[in-house]
Amino acid sequence: MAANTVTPVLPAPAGPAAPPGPDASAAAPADATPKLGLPLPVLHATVLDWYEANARDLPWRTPDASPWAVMVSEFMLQQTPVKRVLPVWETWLERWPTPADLAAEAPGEAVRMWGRLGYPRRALRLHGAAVAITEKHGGEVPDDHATLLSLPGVGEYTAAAVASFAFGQRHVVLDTNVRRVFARAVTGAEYPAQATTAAERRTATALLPAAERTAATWAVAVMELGALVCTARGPECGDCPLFTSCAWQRAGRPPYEGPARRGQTYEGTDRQVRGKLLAVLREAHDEVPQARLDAVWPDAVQRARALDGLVADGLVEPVEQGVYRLPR
DNA sequence: GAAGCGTGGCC
DNA sequence: TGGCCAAGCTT
Repeated sequence: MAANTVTPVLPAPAGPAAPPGPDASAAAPADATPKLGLPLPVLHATVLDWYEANARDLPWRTPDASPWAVMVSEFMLQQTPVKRVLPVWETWLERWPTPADLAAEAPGEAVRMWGRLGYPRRALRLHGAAVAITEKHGGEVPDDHATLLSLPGVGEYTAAAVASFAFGQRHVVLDTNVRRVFARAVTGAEYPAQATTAAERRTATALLPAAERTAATWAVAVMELGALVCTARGPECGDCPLFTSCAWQRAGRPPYEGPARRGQTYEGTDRQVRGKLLAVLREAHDEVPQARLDAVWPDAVQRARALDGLVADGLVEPVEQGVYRLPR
């Protein structure tokens, strides 16, 4: 299975705290990555071999996964762990195997099927994407980045991911995993900046293999490395194929220094109230009287604000005075 | 560019 | 325990 044609030649292990002096990159061969010090072909082979041996067996990665199946997985995986996505993805594709199947349904059905995955606007956007694909793209998931980007809920990352994973194209796929791997291995920082920077994009572009299919596998392989080994907390550096060349490791794993990363408060927020309101509407299979919604939160002002927000977002539909339902 | 947007698991 | 984090997008 692991057709190892290239034996990675890693640089001699440096001391644990060897500072990457400015001369390190200057002395490196022209095709070596700054600080990482590995020739690109060696870097690629190292990560691709690791991926071949360690990749998870995820259903949207099988050869028979349709572009639509890949797109659904990408929507669901936005800010959501794989483990929680798996069962919903299965039932979703059983019920709506093609974009047209979903497009034929009421948007509220998508919101209901979304269950407790979180960020239910994604369900609405996925439904909207299915409608657009059905009405404007012949029912086929577009295979080019720009068209993908025009779909609701599809941003830079998702467009690149679908083009790469579903169609085998060469794109910079920059998600939180990839950003962290590069921050550590290349830049020597424990965490990337809060927002994606032009420098990160340049790094990712410079490291992308030239060959289309190789680039596509590289993209998913780096993501997988970030998800399984180079994790945000408690990275398993002993299992990392880049251990000896990683800039962060070679610098002695200095702690993160940047501005405090924004925490997500939840308890007592409108977000929590929206979640409780929508849960009632999801579980009811029909219209819901105001009283049932009033029961979920004591603060009437905040409750009304949350409900208004849901209506404004199209997640909830007012039927008549004091009666609500998921959108049809 | 920052803020808002769900939910659950982990250390 | 509770802050932090999880394959982002939109406004």
